[in-house]
Amino acid sequence: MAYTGIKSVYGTEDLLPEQWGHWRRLYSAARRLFQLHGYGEVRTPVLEQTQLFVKGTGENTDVVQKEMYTFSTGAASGQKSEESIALRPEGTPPAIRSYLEHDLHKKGAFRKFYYIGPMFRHERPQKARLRQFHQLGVEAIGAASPLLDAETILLALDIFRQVGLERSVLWLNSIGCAECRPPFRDMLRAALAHHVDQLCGDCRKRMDTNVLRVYDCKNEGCQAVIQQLPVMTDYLCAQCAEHYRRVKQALTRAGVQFREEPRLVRGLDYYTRTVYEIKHPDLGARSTICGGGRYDGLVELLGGPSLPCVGFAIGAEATLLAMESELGPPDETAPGLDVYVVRFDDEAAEACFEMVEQLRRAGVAADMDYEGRSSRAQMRTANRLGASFCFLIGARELESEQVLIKNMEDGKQWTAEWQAAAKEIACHLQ
RNA sequence: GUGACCAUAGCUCAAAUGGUUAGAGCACCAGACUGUGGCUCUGGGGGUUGAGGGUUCGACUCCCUCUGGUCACCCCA
Repeated sequence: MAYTGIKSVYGTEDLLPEQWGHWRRLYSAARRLFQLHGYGEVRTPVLEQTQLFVKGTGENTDVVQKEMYTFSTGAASGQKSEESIALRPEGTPPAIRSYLEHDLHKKGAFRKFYYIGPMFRHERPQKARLRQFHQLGVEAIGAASPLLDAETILLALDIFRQVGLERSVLWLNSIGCAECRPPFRDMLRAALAHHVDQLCGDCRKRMDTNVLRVYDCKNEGCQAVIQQLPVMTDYLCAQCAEHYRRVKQALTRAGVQFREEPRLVRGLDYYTRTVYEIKHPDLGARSTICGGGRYDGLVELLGGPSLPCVGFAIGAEATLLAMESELGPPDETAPGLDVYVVRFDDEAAEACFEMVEQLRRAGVAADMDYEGRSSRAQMRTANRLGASFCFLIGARELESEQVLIKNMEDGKQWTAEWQAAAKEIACHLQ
């Protein structure tokens, strides 16, 4: 409370060294599994041209209309032409852009990408939703096989299982394609028109902007209407229906439990056919820890050839909350110290410094006191840092050119020759 | 963008319907153990009660404004 200086920006947060436990676990499990499934990492800039998201994410989505951080280069940076730049609100358009910009479709169309990094959306922060948040995502570009949809789903579920989440559940749906969805949408709109008076204001707007989202409304009056409404899966074209059937079949064969949720829709414009969410029951209002699906029109929309595409994004912050709920708080692991070098007398400071360097050169994680604290205090620090050994150095050791070594676990002590001490302990630690 | 709620030590929380010097646990520091950690005991530092104003003899407590934050809505990972 005392701190009145400059604070972190609203909706952003720091991650301190002692808070990394679950993050590390999630990131390393994800990287291992991405690699195991044949996905290669693509790192794209945090900054993109605003147009990329206007076209890719969708001009009439809330993400683009009211949540995107944009600014204009120009006078300030002394450029001749101004361009509008955005902090990326999601990872899919940049990944596709990168794919196209490097002409990867000409080097054999099919590619599997993954990305990990911060995303930005200007909205009011709340649980599991920050203005700077982090996503881990994949994009499989260039194949329409339903088996590929299944692969991404299995991959996401694998990651959650690997990090210890056992209660996550998969919701699955198909929202059709450019052929079968528009007629269905019209039909839905017509059906809703009979019940306008029972709908909330939001839903009346949705009728014009994005009818399918009416399904998502939490208003009770709307829900009563919604339950009577027809459902996309009953009106899929033959190809989409077959595709959906094969996705489900592949999942079932893989032993995956899922919940068919015909009223599951997605907020971004580019989705086609398969859509899915993985939810965690402990999270409350925003329980989705992974959202994904197929977007067969996106590559073309961004100026590339007509290539189908499927992928997902895992929300890191939400997943971390789920992990805390299922696994408890992360271990506050110290940075793994092998040896703490303790100084008995001030005259030994330089010698201690030398020894620390010797240890580090021998590959031993070593540290010492720089605050001029008492030997007792240094020992306490060694203990708190979890050092396996202490090197104790004072006037006597300087005199005899030896080092007193203490095993911090059993308390046993012995002396070693100054020159050999670092190597001796390096062997000990192996 | 809309709404509700919260703000006391580094952390988690106390302080009866307004009443004297705002407390405790943990953490931190030190001593007991003058060249040795953990356990124990003893002591210590640390607060303009988020900021500003108001009501009152008297405000952590009531009222207003501001700031910061939390949760929910819209939307979304």
